[in-house]
Amino acid sequence: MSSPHNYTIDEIAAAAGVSKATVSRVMNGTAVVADAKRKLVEETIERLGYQPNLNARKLAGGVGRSIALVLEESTEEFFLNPFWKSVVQGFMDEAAADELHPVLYFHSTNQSDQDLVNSLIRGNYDAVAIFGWHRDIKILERYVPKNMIIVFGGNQGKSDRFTYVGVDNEVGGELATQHLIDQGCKKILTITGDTAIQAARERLSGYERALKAANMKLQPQMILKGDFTQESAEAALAKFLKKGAAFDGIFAANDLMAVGALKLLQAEGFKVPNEIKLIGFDGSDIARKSQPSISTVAQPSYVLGSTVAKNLALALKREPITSVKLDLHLEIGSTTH
Amino acid sequence: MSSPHNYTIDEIAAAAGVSKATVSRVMNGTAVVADAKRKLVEETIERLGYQPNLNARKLAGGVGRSIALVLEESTEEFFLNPFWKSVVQGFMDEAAADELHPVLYFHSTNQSDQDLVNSLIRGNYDAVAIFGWHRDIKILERYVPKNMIIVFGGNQGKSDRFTYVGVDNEVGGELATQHLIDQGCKKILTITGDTAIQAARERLSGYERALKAANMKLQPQMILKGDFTQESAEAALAKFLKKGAAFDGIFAANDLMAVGALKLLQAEGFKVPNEIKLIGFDGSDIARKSQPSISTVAQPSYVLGSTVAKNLALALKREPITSVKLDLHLEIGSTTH
DNA sequence: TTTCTCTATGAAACCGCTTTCACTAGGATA
DNA sequence: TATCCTAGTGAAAGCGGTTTCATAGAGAAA
Repeated sequence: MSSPHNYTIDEIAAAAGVSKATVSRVMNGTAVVADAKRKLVEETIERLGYQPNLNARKLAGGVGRSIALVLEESTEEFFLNPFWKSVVQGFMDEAAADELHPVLYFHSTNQSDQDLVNSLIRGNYDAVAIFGWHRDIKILERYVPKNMIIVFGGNQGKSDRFTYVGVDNEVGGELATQHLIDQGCKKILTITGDTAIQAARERLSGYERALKAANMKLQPQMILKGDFTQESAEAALAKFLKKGAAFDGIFAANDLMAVGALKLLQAEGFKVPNEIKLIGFDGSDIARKSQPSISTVAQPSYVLGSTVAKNLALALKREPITSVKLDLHLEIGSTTH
Repeated sequence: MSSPHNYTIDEIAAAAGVSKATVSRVMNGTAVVADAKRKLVEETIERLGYQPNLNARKLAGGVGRSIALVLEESTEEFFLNPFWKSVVQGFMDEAAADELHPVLYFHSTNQSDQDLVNSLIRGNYDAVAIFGWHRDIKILERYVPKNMIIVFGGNQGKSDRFTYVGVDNEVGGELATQHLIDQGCKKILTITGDTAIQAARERLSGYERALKAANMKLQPQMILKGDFTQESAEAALAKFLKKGAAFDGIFAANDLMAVGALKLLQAEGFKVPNEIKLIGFDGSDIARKSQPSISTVAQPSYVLGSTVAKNLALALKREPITSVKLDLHLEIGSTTH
């Protein structure tokens, strides 16, 4: 009704009978203000429902509390891959706990990097988390203002500008493959993720390392190329099956592809896990809820999200943060024993 | 490497040998600038990779291009309900086409309204779309600055401040119920959504109107209270089944609840659609992919999202916008014939 | 040629906040 | 009592844009 009036700091100052400097100090706690005046100011702010203008605040060099979770992923993929659900929840919960204002930003791969930098980094957000970034990190180092806070979700190469929160994908790949070996598999396939992505390469290395450690020979034709989608896994495996080569174990580089593989195996009449054992990667709901449930290397996806948010919060408080690798663990379902 | 320098409008002006007023005019096209100078300025901007500071721009009264899609929904629900997927995609696609910078903002129902207003409206976004809002619209009218652009997704009561893009839920409810009647149903149940939400009430009205039009009597015990979740539908229906009352048709106020109902019916040994016919509301993937596929009143969810984004884009260009009701249509699956 | 319009442009005010800097007054120190 | 701190405060200078306003100069009208 009454078109809401936006009070300014000057009006608050006038109403409380102090200078705007004092009001600012009270709001930000940046300097000592006499008790009586502090109370008076706080009361005035409360009474008038004053909300400082964020643009003015940031322009003047103050810090805000808005953060963004950037997903380098199409919305299509985002909804398909249950991994994101936990990440987002972890992120949002932690951000709320730290009284930050988080938003989700989709930066699809066909947008330019400049786009990202422009809309996120120049002005709108005080800190951003980036997940799924697999382009050259130098791009960001070049364009991003030095005071900008960025934390990556997922492993990134060394950078002295940015930190990340990730997992040890190679250890994970090894864990998965070793588990198959332990269960008696002799001829183990792997379906890789998009090898443009570092995580995919690392998981593959883990696979190779486990085979080597077990003195099993590494055969190129046992490495099937997927791209983290269910279809890619089905296609790759179908192609392999046509060759009629023998195998008794599959390590899929994520759960979605494991589901694809499982479906195809069942359709083709293979007995899982009796004839073929199968393990995925992510520890997502779809692995757990699949019939039969799929063994998987569980990523602490919720914790991944929340840790990233926590680090942003710390960084905003000017506390130092460092890169972290979270632990992975096996989650044994019905496809490996 | 070279810590990126953020050029200011002054530096650009100096480099081009013009005043900052001219640079501003070139960027915004707000006044005529001589061709030679315009070219020179554009070139300088390009060459130096200048990006205007958004905070300064907005503070000075300029308009930005950042918009937010606010979901009054927990992230949990968000991922569960496939309706959101299409809405978000439509919104993002259209926003990209209009060169806007969209983000997703979750405003869970346990946050205060002030929170929403503060973080979204004071400064950060130039226009926002709000979906799932079912609190008093007056709250927003009171706090939101008058120049703020808001478009609601889903029907809102009359407001001369805000517009919405919705569907005619009552017609939809009528359509669904009428379809059941056409298929020969005599005793039709409905499972309502959370009646705190206007859409739920309207769909219920549609149900009532269809019965009345067919001279069928309206029985209170045939109206089961759900809250749009799958569990709520199962619970409500289970309770009803215990009574042993006869029925031959169910109109669930959304697809998720229809799925819940279907599962329970199948588990209890009812034949769908032979003994019981079932129809949902939303036209979502889960209805389509369900076994058997569920008949539904299709909401144009993608178009809903894109239309809202389009309206925001128009409003940002100072073009007038009005509320819209999009068309609904029946999508007949295997649960009604 | 002289006067009158415009058109293109720059100077300066302003948006609302933070922060530096200078200053006052009261308490501690000598 | 005279001097020195120190805590508390306000005035004013930015932050980087947009927009108003005044003006110079070119072309049209007289």
